[in-house]
Amino acid sequence: MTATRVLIVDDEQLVRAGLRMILQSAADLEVVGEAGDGAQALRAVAEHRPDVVLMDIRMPGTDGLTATRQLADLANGPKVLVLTTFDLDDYVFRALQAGASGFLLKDTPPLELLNAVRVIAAGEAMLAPTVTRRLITHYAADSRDRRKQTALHRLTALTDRESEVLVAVGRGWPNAQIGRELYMSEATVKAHVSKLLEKTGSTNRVQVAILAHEAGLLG
Amino acid sequence: MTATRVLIVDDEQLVRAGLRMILQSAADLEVVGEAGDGAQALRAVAEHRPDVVLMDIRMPGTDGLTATRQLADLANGPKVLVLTTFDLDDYVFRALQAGASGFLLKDTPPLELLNAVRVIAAGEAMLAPTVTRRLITHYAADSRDRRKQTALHRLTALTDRESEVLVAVGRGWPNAQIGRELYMSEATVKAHVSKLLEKTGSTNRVQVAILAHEAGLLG
DNA sequence: GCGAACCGCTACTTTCGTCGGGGGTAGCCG
DNA sequence: CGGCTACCCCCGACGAAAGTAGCGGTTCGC
Repeated sequence: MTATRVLIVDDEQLVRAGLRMILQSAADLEVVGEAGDGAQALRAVAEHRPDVVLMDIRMPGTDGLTATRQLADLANGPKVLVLTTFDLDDYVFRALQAGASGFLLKDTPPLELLNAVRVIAAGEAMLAPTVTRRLITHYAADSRDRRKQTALHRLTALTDRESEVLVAVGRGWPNAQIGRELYMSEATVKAHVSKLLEKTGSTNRVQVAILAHEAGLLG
Repeated sequence: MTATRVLIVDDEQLVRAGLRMILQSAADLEVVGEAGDGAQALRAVAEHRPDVVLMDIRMPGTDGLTATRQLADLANGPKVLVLTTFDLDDYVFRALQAGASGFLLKDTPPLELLNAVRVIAAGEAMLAPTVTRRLITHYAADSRDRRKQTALHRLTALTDRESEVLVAVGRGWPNAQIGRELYMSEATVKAHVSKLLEKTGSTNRVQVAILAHEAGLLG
């Protein structure tokens, strides 16, 4: 499997450097370029053909939302992961409408960011927990609408059984113990863990456990 | 291996119940009794012969420090893990002088508490990170004194290489990648991970990774 | 020089994670 | 209605990764 190509777009040099450091810690991700505003981002995309663009919203010149919209219009364009300091409602909805595949805050833990990039590169969507909660509230009014439900479902959504296994993995339990506690065979536990790996974009249970903790599922 | 027997000493019913819940999640630990003050604790120890006593300091009647001192005087007495809300210097030093094997704050994450109980049952010592830092500061004045250094060393003390591996495990890296990044064979990585398991009282790398995060070693 | 601690390694056992598949339920459609 | 599709939950088997046990080599203080 060849590495996922990532372009970093942010007006602050320091932020770009920090993101680059984080991304470089992952062997399966490659930073192919940086840009300081939306216009530069479009040129950089044409030049470097990234799979994923990490996009800041607030930037001088062409802002991130405009750039995201333009990238979304491209045939075979990159996925866009919006990364911003504030989770204002306005930003979230406009970013998603502009075609972003994900929305994370800048205080997101590094590992979660890496997972988000992987998930998005795989064609799925990824939102920050607070953003997800807001989306749910937003959709709550017409929660009977099945299309919107399933759309939400594809974002994070673990099944009941998967959630139980997630917590158990987060406690550091081995599969055999999880099986005993949840009344299923070890083989089934493994199947659920595999699903969790796939859905979270992780490559092993350690990363899943850490995500569980960062999501506040455990003490 | 037979289960480690634990006695819970705290004047608040709710706290005792919470601790009991946490301890019961571990198959290798067994809560053999509870006590509401120091005097009850002594009687309960005589009756139930616990391996480890979880001891609150502030209690009506006989306080935790006094009880700890009395338990430490017993031949073949239990190890005492002091558990308190405040990490006042005074408490820490007096508790350790009284013969406590460990000192944790009540906001310690459950998993870390479990590890602390295991480590202490094994005859080692375990302090909360903030307490450790204070101890180091305390000893810093005469840091050339080797005896005190090694004494400190036996408490938490990971070697340089182990610390590097710990961080890598905390990132969720597989052993092969850790080996490449740190220039050692995968076999050596495993040896270091085994040492980490032993020193932290964990049974697998997931728990170690979580501890690394809770200790603030990673984002 | 001897013991203690650290680092590194090989060889072996145990646990993980993947692959493929069976059985059940619910919606969709001709 | 049957047949199709899409999940979800469950399982056995097998290669891959993790973890254990044990052994050389080095350094450093006694």
